[in-house]
Amino acid sequence: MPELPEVETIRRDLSKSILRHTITAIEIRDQKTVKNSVKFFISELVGNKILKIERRGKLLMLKLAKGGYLLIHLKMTGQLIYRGKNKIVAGGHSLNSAADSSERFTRVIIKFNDGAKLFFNDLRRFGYLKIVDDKEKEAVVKNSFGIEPLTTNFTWESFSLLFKKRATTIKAFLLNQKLISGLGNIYADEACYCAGVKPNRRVGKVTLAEQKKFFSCIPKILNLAIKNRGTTFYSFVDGTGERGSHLDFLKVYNRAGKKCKRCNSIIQKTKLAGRGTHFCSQCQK
DNA sequence: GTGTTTGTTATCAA
DNA sequence: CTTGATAACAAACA
Repeated sequence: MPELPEVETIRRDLSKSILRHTITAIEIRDQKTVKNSVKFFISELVGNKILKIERRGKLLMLKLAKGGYLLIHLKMTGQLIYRGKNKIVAGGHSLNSAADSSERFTRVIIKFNDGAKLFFNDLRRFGYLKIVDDKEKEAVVKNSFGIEPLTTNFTWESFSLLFKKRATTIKAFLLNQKLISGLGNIYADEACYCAGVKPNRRVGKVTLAEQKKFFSCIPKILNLAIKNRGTTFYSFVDGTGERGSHLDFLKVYNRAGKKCKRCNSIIQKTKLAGRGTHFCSQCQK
């Protein structure tokens, strides 16, 4: 599940490898993955260059030299793996070996003039690539995303406003990209643990002290996960095909039935907002 | 065959 | 009008 830290890890990796390299060819193995017509997609990209890679929430936005952006969303199982000239493996999706040589789930390959390739792999085919013009990119950014954590827009003033007059659960609140962008199922659960708040609590009933905890916990959790190059739980690998190391640092996600690292009580698991939800009933109130 | 995994959106309900 | 809750999608695995 690539969430903000995983997508940011990929953004930083690819920013070191693919910028300003001329694209020479596009191989589309799964048409459904590309949200433009094949003809348009290929003609826009071939001969073009990627100038920089931006990110909003979990969405990557690759700025093209000839104008417009290539938007890439990994959804649940997408991977973006760069391979230089001498490395021919695409990187796979195997649970045990994130970087094995299987190309079974490769959907699109972007080829560069130096022989390097960028593989877009996606087991479940939820992810997509879409070329948009500058205007549409701005519209997507404006309409789809709320406050971006880890930026100067994430202020107490803007964040605390979100808690006003809301009836939903704190879990659904944290997952809502239009309010705060970038948290997914893993980091929403982790944020609740860090703040000491049960995920099923109503947003409107979260105390001011707890709101402040969330305000400090969210950046703290995301920054640590980025430092550890993301959580590889199912299929995430970074821009070079390597696994992230943050899984062992998680306090509640994927720890149902295990002991809480702080108080030793058993981590509980329920379903909330349609998602698996993990918490410690002792540490979270 | 059944239940599980989740990011996002469509759809329906209040 | 707003907001919320839920189903649906996709594919593989235990």
